[in-house]
Amino acid sequence: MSDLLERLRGRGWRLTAQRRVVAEVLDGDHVHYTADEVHARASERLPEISRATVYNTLGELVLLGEVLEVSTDGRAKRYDPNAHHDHHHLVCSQCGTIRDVHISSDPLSALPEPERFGFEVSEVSVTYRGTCPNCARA
Amino acid sequence: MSDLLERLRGRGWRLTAQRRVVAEVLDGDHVHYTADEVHARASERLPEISRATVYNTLGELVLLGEVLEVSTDGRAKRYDPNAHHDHHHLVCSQCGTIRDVHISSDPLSALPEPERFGFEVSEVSVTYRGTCPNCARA
DNA sequence: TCTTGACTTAGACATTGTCCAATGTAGGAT
DNA sequence: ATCCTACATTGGACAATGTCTAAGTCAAGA
Repeated sequence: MSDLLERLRGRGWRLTAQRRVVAEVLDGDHVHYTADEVHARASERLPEISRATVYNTLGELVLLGEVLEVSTDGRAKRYDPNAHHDHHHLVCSQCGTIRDVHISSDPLSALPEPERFGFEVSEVSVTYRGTCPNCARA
Repeated sequence: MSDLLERLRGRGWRLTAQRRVVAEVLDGDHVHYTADEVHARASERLPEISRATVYNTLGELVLLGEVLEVSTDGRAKRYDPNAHHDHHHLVCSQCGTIRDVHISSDPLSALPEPERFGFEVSEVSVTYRGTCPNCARA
């Protein structure tokens, strides 16, 4: 069993076939799926799983902090299982694909004190947009 | 007439009552409205304006680079008339307030070539999240 | 094994945005 | 000033994404 499922069970999650399948789909890759993509992939293993359950489960995983919700420009939200590592995102403007990337400097230090307007800044996210190799070819 | 309308006319925009009203709504305030909010405000001055026209006009303004589309976490997109100054956003996690901020280094240079995965990167946005002075006091 | 409350389901509904064919009109041409 | 016509607008259907509910199902503790 994956670390993810292990942790969830440790938190008293009732472990159903549906939740297991959703967690397994997420646990796999560096590319992030939309809720419907997760549903499609989950359905391959568990054909009768419903959309509502996928949405519910994703929402719970986000609340538990096991998964990050990444929303880009009015498109469907995507779910990033890599919540425990500090990273940023590279988004294809055309197809919406998202990859995790790691950057070489801390963007927090680029925000001078007078530009903080008294905010207590706790988090920063950097989103790079462009065209992925796939869309560039087309 | 506002600078905005002036520029648009200079670009050969056909100046209709509807477009004028949409531009005026955007130009007037420092709050960033959703498309429906723009529509509601435009309707006060021009009751028969349609939703489609508001969406069309906003889309054109974005394409022309006169207005920025800001999408916040799966909710309706908001339109930011301050498109001519390169800036990023400082968001209060509690009340949702958004401020424009200017940063001191180019985050593009922080993304090494091997982390670009063949993407042609064209744009980068940085979002700082934290607590605004107002919410911190409460 | 039994019970129970949490989980799942199907589908209706909500929100936001897009598309289209029919109609109207801004602004150049006459 | 009036006419043309390409461009703009309209309303409503449609699409994509997400939320909610009532009824049925099941995991797991007693």
